[in-house]
Amino acid sequence: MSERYDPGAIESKWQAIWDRDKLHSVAEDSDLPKKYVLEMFPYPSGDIHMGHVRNYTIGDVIARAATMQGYNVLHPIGWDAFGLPAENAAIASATHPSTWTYANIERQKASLARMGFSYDWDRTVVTCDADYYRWGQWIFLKFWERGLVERRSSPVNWCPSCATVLANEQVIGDGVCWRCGSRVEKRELEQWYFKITDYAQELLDALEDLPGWPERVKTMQANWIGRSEGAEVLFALCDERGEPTDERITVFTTRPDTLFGCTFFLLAPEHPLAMRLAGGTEHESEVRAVIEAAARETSVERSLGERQKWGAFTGRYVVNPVNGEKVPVWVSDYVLMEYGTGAVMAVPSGDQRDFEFARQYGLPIPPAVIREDDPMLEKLRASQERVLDDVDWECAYDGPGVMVQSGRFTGLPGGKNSRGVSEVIEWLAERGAGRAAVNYRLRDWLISRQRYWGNPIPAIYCGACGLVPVPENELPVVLPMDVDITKGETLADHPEFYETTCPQCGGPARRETDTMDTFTCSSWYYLRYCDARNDSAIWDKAKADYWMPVDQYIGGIEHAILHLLYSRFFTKVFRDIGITEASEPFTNLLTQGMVKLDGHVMSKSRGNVVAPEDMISRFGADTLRAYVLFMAPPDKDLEWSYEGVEGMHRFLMRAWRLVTEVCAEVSPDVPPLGTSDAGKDLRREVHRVIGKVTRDVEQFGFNTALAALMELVNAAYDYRNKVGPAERDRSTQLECCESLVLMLAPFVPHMSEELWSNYVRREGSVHVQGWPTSDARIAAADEIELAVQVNGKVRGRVVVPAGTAPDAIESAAREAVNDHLAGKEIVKTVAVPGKLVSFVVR
RNA sequence: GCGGGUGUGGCGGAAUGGCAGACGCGCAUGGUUCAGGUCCAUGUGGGGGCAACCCCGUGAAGGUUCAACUCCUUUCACCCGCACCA
Repeated sequence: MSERYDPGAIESKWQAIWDRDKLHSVAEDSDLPKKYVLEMFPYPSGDIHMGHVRNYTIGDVIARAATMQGYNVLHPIGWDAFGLPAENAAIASATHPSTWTYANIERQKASLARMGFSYDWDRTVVTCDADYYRWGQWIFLKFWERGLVERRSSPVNWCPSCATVLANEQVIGDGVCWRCGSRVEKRELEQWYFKITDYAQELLDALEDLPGWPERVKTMQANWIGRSEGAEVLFALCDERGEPTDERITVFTTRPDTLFGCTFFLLAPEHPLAMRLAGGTEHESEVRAVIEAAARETSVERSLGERQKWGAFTGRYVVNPVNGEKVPVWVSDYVLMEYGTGAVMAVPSGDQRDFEFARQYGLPIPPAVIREDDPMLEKLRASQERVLDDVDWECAYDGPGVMVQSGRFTGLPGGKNSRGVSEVIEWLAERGAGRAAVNYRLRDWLISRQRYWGNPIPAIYCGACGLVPVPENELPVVLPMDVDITKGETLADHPEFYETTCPQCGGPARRETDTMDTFTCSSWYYLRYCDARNDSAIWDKAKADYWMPVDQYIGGIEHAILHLLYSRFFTKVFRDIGITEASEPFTNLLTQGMVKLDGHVMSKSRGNVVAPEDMISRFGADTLRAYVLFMAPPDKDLEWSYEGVEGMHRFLMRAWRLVTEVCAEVSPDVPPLGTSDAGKDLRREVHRVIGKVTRDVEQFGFNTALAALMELVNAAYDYRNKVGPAERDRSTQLECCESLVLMLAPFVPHMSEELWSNYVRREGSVHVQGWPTSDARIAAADEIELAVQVNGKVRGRVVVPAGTAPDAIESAAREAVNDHLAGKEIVKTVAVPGKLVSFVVR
């Protein structure tokens, strides 16, 4: 009677019906509590891969389960469609980036539909559509109004292969381009920046308000922001004759308590002062050599491993404000222009790098902060002379200790965040020679790109007025389609694009021809989903406030800094502009693990990919979905196994057969619900599994939830093997099948729908049913098995009726381990209700 | 160097401090089948014993506890992020 499980037929049938009925469209007018479930949107770089399948399946289970549990669920999808891969593909295949991009979007859309994901397709956004990117330009203008946009010249990361600049966050690993892996070079260029550093402190502090984020991601962001507390100290520059001038050079230090140990002063090779000081002197050639060598090297090579430090004396001195000492100014390649002020005070006794430099060039190493138990302490106390060097020192000491040879501060505790630090700062501040300061590693976000396939920056250069924003009512600045990327063209090759008039004075002007970093497009798409079709505003605030923040975000760990930091920044600016109430975009974050084959991440270049489409064709989308959920917890890497896929397919067929057989059995003279022992056992198992699966889904334990469903199917077969067809309790079996199908629904939506609609209930969609509830009274066992331990080892077990008095349990337990108690004295008895009884004997 | 994470059978993986190895894969035996596959049943951490049972076992070494994969200390290996950051 029952039909074979045929995923191919079932899946396409239900996909068409769900689509026709708009089963997954949502509105903001529900009485139900909202839940916004979001997966990171794909880049349309070809077919979807297993990483997408895993990411979107996890999100789909969360979204579908939430719907059944009574939430109004927003679950949208879109495409992150601007970017270099489209240009590269266009060059390779002699097409236009838009042709390639939209074709891929259609292919991916079809694959996602085949997977049966519950998206509200009416909200789809594609970032290269003008009705999306115009709002990206609008955001740019708003940022500009708020002083968060800057155009300035500074050393930037240049990818020679991509022929564009990159943000700091896009330089990864050993200093390579995040996208193509080429070595990144340093260039001095004028570029557009978003001033994310204005939000550095809040981006750091607010991490504490994100308990739903993995610790790992928060730590990575905190490290990236890299807050250091310390002081700015002003050193007076001396003239050629060594006489102090009014010019001050500022350094940042975390250790002002070591100022008395400063014996030289360092400038980064890029520091403008370097050549100014040494130029035209006997030191010029040596200083120039250091500067030129540093310029030849990439910043990567400069920071690689243990390398010899190299420097040159400029011939000039600066005055140490705490003791008036003149210390020589050197230029060295271990000082970075991009951190702090590009100038540092060197304390060789307290900093290993300075120590090495001092040893190399024979500069003095006077102790400033030493260990309290350092034998040198006594010697220094006794000595009237300043100890300038101690040959015993093997390396610098940067731990906590006591300040020595430090004038009025001598004897104070020193070290990071010590009293010595705060007292020195206070002293400096009183004399205008310094102040407390905080320094961040985070740099401003360089957002301009010298590429065609991106969102045009809405700015105009006017000879008379300077930089002028494109007026809001002239948006969008449309990206022209007639640019021939195969000839290496960019917007700068198209006068009809860039020739314009100044919005302010009406004179001839030139449009900006750079486009924005694609990460600007992906930093606000989750807000646009809230009101995706709005053509008069970026979104309706009420709608955004209804859905935001995203309750559950799911995506790869590779975005731990880039996308997630930028999105947090955007959301905070939006809040300050007043277009959202949300302060953080993503309340809970799940970073899913990678899908690997033979221990390696699947990749086209490695040639170890398993195509989702093949798997769908062979086993069906439901099998693939359940498989990727079952093989590992969502945040762990998943090792692909073809046998594992087959195993999951077997389970689905087994579940299918169970439900169809049970529903086909017609025996009206069935005993009432769960009266036989076997029937009671099955019913108990049903309710135990409901409880287990409910908890597991809540905690994203999809692998254990599926395991519990397997146990339920196994239990149902056990029952049917034990009880003859005539005696089988049809009500209990139906309750079992109904619960099973309801719980399977988020995992294997097509099969569940087919079983629900054509076998179990024959009415309504399974996906709009309520989630089953576990009845604790039914789930409770009437008999409990307890382990009995003697001195911590299990020596026996007892079965007692539920509710047996503790005394009776204990004596039964004693009986069960009689042999082990013989001749011994029971010193202690520990009873854990429902678990075990433990005797301690002597 | 700093920060984060992971170590459990042949494999993927389970275990609010309470019977380690759920569930699945693989494997073995038997059944169904003309046969292969499918499917069904049973077994499956290591060692010892005819056996009821006993000993060992969660990277390593200590500790706390009646009881430790789980908590504490030390340590090893691997993975990830940052890094001449002053």
